[in-house]
Formats: sequence, C-alpha cells, structure tokens
Amino acid sequence: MRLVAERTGLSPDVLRAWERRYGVVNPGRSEGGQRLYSDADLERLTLVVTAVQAGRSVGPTASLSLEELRRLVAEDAEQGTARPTLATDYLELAFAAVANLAPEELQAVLRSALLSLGAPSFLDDVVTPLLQQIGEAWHAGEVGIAHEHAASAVVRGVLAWLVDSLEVPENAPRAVVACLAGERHELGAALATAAATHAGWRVAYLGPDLPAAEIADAALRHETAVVGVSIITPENAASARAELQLLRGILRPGTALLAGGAGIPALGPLDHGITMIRDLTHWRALLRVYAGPTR
Amino acid sequence: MRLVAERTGLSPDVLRAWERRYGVVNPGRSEGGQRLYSDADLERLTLVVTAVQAGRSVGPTASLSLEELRRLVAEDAEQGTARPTLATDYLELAFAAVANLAPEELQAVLRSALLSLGAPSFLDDVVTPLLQQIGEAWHAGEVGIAHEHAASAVVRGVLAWLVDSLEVPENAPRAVVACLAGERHELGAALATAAATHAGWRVAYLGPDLPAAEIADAALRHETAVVGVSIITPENAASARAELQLLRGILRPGTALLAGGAGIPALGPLDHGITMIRDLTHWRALLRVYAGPTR
DNA sequence: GCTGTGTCAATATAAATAGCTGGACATATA
DNA sequence: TATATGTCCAGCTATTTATATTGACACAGC
Repeated sequence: MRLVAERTGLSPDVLRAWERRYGVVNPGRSEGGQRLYSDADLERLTLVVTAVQAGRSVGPTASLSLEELRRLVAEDAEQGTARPTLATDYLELAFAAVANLAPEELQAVLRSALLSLGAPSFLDDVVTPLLQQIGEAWHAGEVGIAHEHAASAVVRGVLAWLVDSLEVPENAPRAVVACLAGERHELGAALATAAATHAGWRVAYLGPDLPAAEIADAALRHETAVVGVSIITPENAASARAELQLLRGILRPGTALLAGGAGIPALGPLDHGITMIRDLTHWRALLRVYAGPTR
Repeated sequence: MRLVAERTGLSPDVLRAWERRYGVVNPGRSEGGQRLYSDADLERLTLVVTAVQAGRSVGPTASLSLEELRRLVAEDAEQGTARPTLATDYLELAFAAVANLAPEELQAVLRSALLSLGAPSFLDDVVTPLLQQIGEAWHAGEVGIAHEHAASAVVRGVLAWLVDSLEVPENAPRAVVACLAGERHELGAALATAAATHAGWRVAYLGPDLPAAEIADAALRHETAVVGVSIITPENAASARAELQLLRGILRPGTALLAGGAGIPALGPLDHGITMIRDLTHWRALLRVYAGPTR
C-alpha cells in the first residue's frame, strides 16, 4: 500500500525487499493479492526504520519482536545515537530550501512531509517551527525578505493544497478565519484554516488586514459558530485590542470569538467574550468544544 | 472524450444524447468503442452550442452543414441575439461568487474555467477582467475588502495550482517575478508567473513588497535572463520609479528588466534599460524574445 | 571478492477511473 | 397533454494507474 510507503518513508521496492529478504513484516493480502498492512505492521516498520537510521542494519533487527524493537529504539534514543525524528529532518530540509531561495524544492519537501507525517504533525512539527525559524533568521539578518516572502507563498500554497484535498462533510460546523485590520501576516490564519479544515470544519478564510465590520459580515453571512483571528505583529497590539473589542461588539453573542498568534501575549489579558488560543493544539481543542455534542 | 465535454461546456450525457437523438456529430471510435472526436466535430459542436445559447433549439440546427451553421451563428451575433462567449459566462459566475463571498464556489468556477478555456484564455479573459472588475466594484463600494481579500486568496490558489500542474522543461529559461518595495498587491505578479510558466519558463516568484537588492540577489542566484516586476498601486509611482532605477543599477546589464501592471501609466516614460509591459499578451511576446533563438 | 542492501527493468495482474448503452424520468414549454 | 430536452441509473467494457513477482545490477564496506 502506497500509504505505508509514504508513512515510513521507504520506497515500495525497499518495502518489498525487506519483506522478501528478512520477513520484517508479513502483511495480509487482498483477494487480488495486494498487501494489506495492519497497524502493528506499520508500527514494526516504523521502529525498524528508526533503528536503521540510528545505524543498525536491517537483517538482524528484522527478526526481533515488537518488544525488543521498542527497547532497542529507546536505547538508541538515550545514547543520542538515534537520528532526529522524521519531522525534524523535514524541518531541516525545508529551512535549507528557504535559505537557498529554492521555492520548488521547498514545495517538494513540504508536500512529502505532509504525506509522511499526516496533517496534524505536519502543521505542528514542521510548518509552525519553520515559520518561527524563518522569522528568527530574518530578525538575525540571516535571510532576506525575499526568502521570507517566497517561502510564505509556497507555504500558503501547500496549506491551500491541503485544505483542498480534504473532504468537508456537508453539515460541517462553520468558522470564519481572518486577520484584523493592520495585520498583514496571514500565515498564522492560513495555518489555523488548515487545522480547522482537517478537524472537519468548513472554513471561510478571509485573508489579512480586514476591518471588524467585514469579518462580522462574513460571519453573519455564513452563520458561523466560530470566528478565529490571527494576531502576529506585536507592534499592533493597541489597535488589535480595539479591533477585537469592536468585533466582539458587532458579532452575535452566540458566536465564539477566538484570537491566537504570536502577537497575543503583547495584548495583555483579553476581555470577556474573547478567548485566547495558545497554540494549534489548543485551537483544535476549542473547536471540538464549539462543534457541539453532535460530533 | 472528456476533453470535448470540457471544451464545449456540455456534460458527457448531453453530448451522447445529442449524438443519439439528432446525430449532431458522428465521431470515430477507438478499437475499444470510445468516441474519438475530430477537430471538425469539435467545431461543429461549438457552433451548435453557440446557436443553442442564442435561443435556437438543438433538433433543427443539428442537421445543418458546417457552412450553414457558421452563417447562422454569425447572423445571431449580428443581431446581438448571441449569448456572450464562454469566457464571459465564467466571468459573470466568478464575479457573482465573489460578491456572495463564496470562496469555494469561486474556486470551482475558476477551475472549470481554466479547464474549459485553457490557460491563455483563462488568464486573459477571465482572471484579468475579474480582478479589474473586483477593483472597480471595491472602489464603488459595492463589495467590501473581505470580498476582495478572500477572492485574492482563491485566485492566488488557482494560479498556484495552474503553475504546479505545468511541467517545466529542465533547460527552461529562467525568470524572476516580484513586486517592488511598497507594492502589496501581488496578484498581477502571480498572473505573470502563471503566464510565463505556461510559456515554458521556470519562474521564481518572490512575492510582494521587496527591496531592489533582494530581487537582484535572487536574479543573480538563479541566473535569470528576465526580471519582471508588477506595479499596481498608482500612489506609489514616485517610489516605484526610484526602486526601478535602483534595481536596474544593481542587475547585471545582460538581465532584462520588465515592468508591468495597472500602475505603470502613472510612472510616465521609463528609463533606458527598463521595458514596459502593456499587458499579458505583450509579456508573452517579450518572453519569446528573451527566451532566445533556441526556442 | 563477498555480503548486505538499495534500485531498476520486464512482465503480469489488480484496482480505480472513465466511458458506453439503453432506458427511465423530470421538467419546461407550447 | 405532447414534445423537446436535460439528467440519472444500472450494468457492462476500456483505459489508466498502482502493485506484484522475479531476477538482475550497483555499490559501499569488510
């Protein structure tokens, strides 16, 4: 199954070679003879991959039991022999692509990261730290604005691709995601959009730099249960506070207003009726709450 | 063939029904029995579609010869009975989706427009006028910024999708496309990127609001023959002039510097070594020139 | 050179997708 | 109501894409 190849990072050929030569796993077969991997198979494979990356060779590890494998991997990890996790690898590759101003490579890396890791880990462990890292490198003068902008375009594209590829159920709860007036960094919002879509929401993504009235209008139009706003730039704290309150005032009382992003701490305590989003995980948790008991 | 269905805008069912009931066309068959439409078939179908859209009914028109059909369609066109072209239809649908703040619908419309019309006509006859129309409607206060931004996100996404789906030859000539410092409207640049990619160039798209030095650096890095900049906002004319000259100064003399966009007229005559791009067609023509005699 | 391991090629088969036919049905319009 | 036309369904066939198998080859490290 292609899925397994993607998740483990092994090519189908290697997967078959391991099975043939070492009997690493012994997946069931479909009636037509195609491999059907169980969750246990996948775990086994992942463990072996980790062990191999840590320098061990395939043959000997192949015959170990799940238990022994787990112990082995844990041991390697303690000794620091273990290679960084997959996500970290991708992150490194991605950042290198950014630094080299190689948008096509960046896109390729991000897409394969998404496929290998799955959406949640991709968003949490690759995209989020990548953006952070780029931001820091930019402040440190290590990369230029062009790098940052080109990378933004690619990341936005990959996130859009992710959102597109997700099927949203017809009766999905609805959310609006946007940036307040003055906020021009839209990637946080794009990230939130991707996470929410993956969590089964139908999200109207409105983009950067929007007056409260427009956001409220969209929320009304789409009858959304949740409005998420992303606040990145700390310099805008004062105006962001004002805009948030304004927005809270215009929104219907039943509509939840959630605010998140790197700029949130600068805002100080939030008013009643406005919920702070700590991070993506928190955002997902909040969405689960607001999706209501039907889900 | 799906292609025919897309090009004519008819569903496969209708296509078959017309053939079965009225014998509009009589396409050849593959050895497996699937229809193989000739160019003549396609022209015939397109003509009949036009006639039908002009209010005529299928049955009678089906038996006419190509000649008669052409005359008929020309007649209708003169009387203004003819419906607008396909591209215009899409444009209308797309604008309606924008006005309704329905990003998903907009995306669906744009994608099917792209598939029906092909990239060149899509870019020239749908996206370009759509952006113009949105701009005008926004100035007139008919749509809000949220509409404009949400639409931008979708258009950008579709353009990125288009660029992604194109195969770029390994030895393709290279270009850099970007917006100068102060310019935050990046859609013109995205449009140019899509057009150039479709014309067989490998384009590094850098995004909005970039200092000249960064653009020049990217051009050097990628060894590009052409640097395209998009200038939209007329208020920036003075700064844009300065940035352009600066950029011209840093770029290697052999690198062509092309500038285009709605803001160009406000700039007045351009300096030596900077070429004005009148529109997308002109941009394509310029690219053909700079691609060199090898193409 | 031998071993362990990844990759590739040729050929065959499975699964998925797209298309075909014939017929029923819905809807609008005269 | 009758006609014209678009749409849908069920069951079947083509075409395409993904996998499977087997055997060969490449290459690093001992």
